[in-house]
Amino acid sequence: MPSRKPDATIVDVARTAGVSAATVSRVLNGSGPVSPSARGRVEEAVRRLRYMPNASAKSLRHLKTSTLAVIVSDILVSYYAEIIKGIENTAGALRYKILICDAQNQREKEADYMTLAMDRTVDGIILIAPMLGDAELAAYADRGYALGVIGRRIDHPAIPCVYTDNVGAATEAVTHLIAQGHERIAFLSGFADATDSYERLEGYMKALRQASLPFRPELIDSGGFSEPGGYEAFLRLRERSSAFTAVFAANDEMALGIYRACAELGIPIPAGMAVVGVDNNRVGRHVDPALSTVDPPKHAMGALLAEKLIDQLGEGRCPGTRCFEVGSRLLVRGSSIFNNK
Amino acid sequence: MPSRKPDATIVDVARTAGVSAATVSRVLNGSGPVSPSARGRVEEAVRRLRYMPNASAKSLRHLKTSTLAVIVSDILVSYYAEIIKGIENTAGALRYKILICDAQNQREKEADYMTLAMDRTVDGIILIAPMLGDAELAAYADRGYALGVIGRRIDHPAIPCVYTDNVGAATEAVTHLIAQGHERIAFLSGFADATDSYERLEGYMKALRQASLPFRPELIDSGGFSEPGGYEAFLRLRERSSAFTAVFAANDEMALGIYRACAELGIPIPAGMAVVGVDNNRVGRHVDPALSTVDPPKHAMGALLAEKLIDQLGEGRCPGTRCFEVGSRLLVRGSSIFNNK
DNA sequence: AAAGTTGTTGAAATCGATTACAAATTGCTG
DNA sequence: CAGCAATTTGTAATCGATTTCAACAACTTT
Repeated sequence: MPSRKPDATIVDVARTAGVSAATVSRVLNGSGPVSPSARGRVEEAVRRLRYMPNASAKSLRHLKTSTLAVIVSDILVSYYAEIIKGIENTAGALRYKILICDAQNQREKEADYMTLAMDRTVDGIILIAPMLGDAELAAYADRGYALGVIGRRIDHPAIPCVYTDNVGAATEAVTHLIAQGHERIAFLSGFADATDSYERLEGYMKALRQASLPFRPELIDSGGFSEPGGYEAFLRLRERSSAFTAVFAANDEMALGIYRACAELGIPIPAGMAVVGVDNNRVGRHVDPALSTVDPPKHAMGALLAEKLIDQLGEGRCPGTRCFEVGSRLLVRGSSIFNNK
Repeated sequence: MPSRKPDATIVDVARTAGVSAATVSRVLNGSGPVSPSARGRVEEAVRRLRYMPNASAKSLRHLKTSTLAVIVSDILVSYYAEIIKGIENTAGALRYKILICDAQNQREKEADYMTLAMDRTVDGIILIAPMLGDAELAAYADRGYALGVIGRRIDHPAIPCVYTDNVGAATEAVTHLIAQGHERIAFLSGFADATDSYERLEGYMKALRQASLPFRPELIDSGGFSEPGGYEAFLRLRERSSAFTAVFAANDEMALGIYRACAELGIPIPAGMAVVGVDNNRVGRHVDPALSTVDPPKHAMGALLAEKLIDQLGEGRCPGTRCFEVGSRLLVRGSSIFNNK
């Protein structure tokens, strides 16, 4: 027995309905006048044969695939997964499909996936927190490929981007800790060279300056954005100085590492140590005490960029505003407020 | 200025190299003899024009797209995301792309995505823990569409499937708790009607029977596979009976809900309450104490099914074994062992 | 020098759907 | 009933790459 019977084509439908392929196409797309009688017979034939137009043929004819690629460094990171959900929702509503590409934290893989635009597998590419540099991305855009970036600002007239106000958010978080009476506040960066880390550090310093508090370099360390990294960085911090009473961590995963370290050292949160993270990770809401955190509008960021990029595909060029800096809310929860018993 | 210069086509390359399109194709695919001189000129032209064959045209010609769709009920569930990673790795190695579809827990969306096979956007579909019933899936397969299922057994000669030995794994987990001296062990199911929940309950009962322990219905509750659900279910259980000393939760999220409830009630884990979950969620390794859990080979499950389905696409029918029941390891960690301090 | 190899090459058909254009049909007016 | 307009329909070209087949060139062999 053969593998499968081939699908019905538009010619099969035409033959069954006793008309030409052109008429079938007109019925299906409403692209021209068709007599009621012919329309009826075509519709009947389509039903009988369960006909669906071949997507590859449509793509070839229109020179567009109605598909976007989304390149992400690790699909397991829930922060990215939520952005993807936002993209998927909007893209789906606009009849676009999305091809997900997990670059597994390898810059080379990320670059490989760019070929999806070049061989026209996709109409455009969305990069989430790309590893490729600005110059490389600009080069792709200059060659006429549509791409958009989530997570950092890009200054290229054809590349729409959406990113968060890291400085402002960090300033708000640290100012909140200061308002709670903390004067020695540690900062846990992710990777020392990541834009996100850098900007959050900037916000941290800005908040200290505004409150006329001194900047103490011994209260700064890095935890690689991971839970174990946060755990170890906290232990290092404590070794250097036991005088601080609060920590602002550049993401929630590291903040959870701090929770574990505090549990082991018998330091109560928030009484002995206040903690604030960034990301609004799902887990943070359910630990005890609940983790205060900066909540970036992940879903909205994905949705916004998808809409922009798809618009651009239609218009031929990037319409209206191209760069969007979105604000984040500070969610104050149990890990940073004193007044709970 | 226009949107973008159109890509070079095979005809452009042919003209530039002073040969016919057929020769260009032969050079690119090694599908026929080409003189060294012609080959050289073609390669040069390809480089100069940065030519890449149009994917849609290739798909149309070969009547295959080298793309699989993966339909999942929620991409945020890390359990599913890890399976997807396994699929992506294997598929990528076999030169297949994957289209990710998030059905958002809606059965109707899941059914909608099946059209991707019918309009030949994809060559085959992988469903992870599908909501669609066996009969519906069988109907698609009967109509000649290639599909595979991860998460439950399907008895259809053309549908490969990979699933875990839920009964065995649950039996092992509960037997482990019994070995630790527990006699009254609660069970938290996910949804009462989910296959996974049902089979894990079966394993729970089997372990009790083997140890000649009585089955107590008041020690059974459901938490909808979520953290808050687990939290609330635990509180309900405690209200009904405070005599149990251990809980086996049908997944780690619910187990984390139990952690929170125990923290609030001042019950120490594992001394006052032993906990074992299922999934080997990333978070479980970092909570205190670390969560004992059943670890299904998520990555391998995805990889295995992807390979099977792609094989089937080549062969025309499902070759060799079609159903794979994979075993899970029990990871014993701090939440279920007494001997720590 | 005629016949037969071997090795290269291009013209044309094909995949399935869309669309510009021309042809055919119908209805209406003078 | 001739002539024109309006409506409906089909033919053929097109999108870009692949592949069959026949043609051609450059040889060797007799």
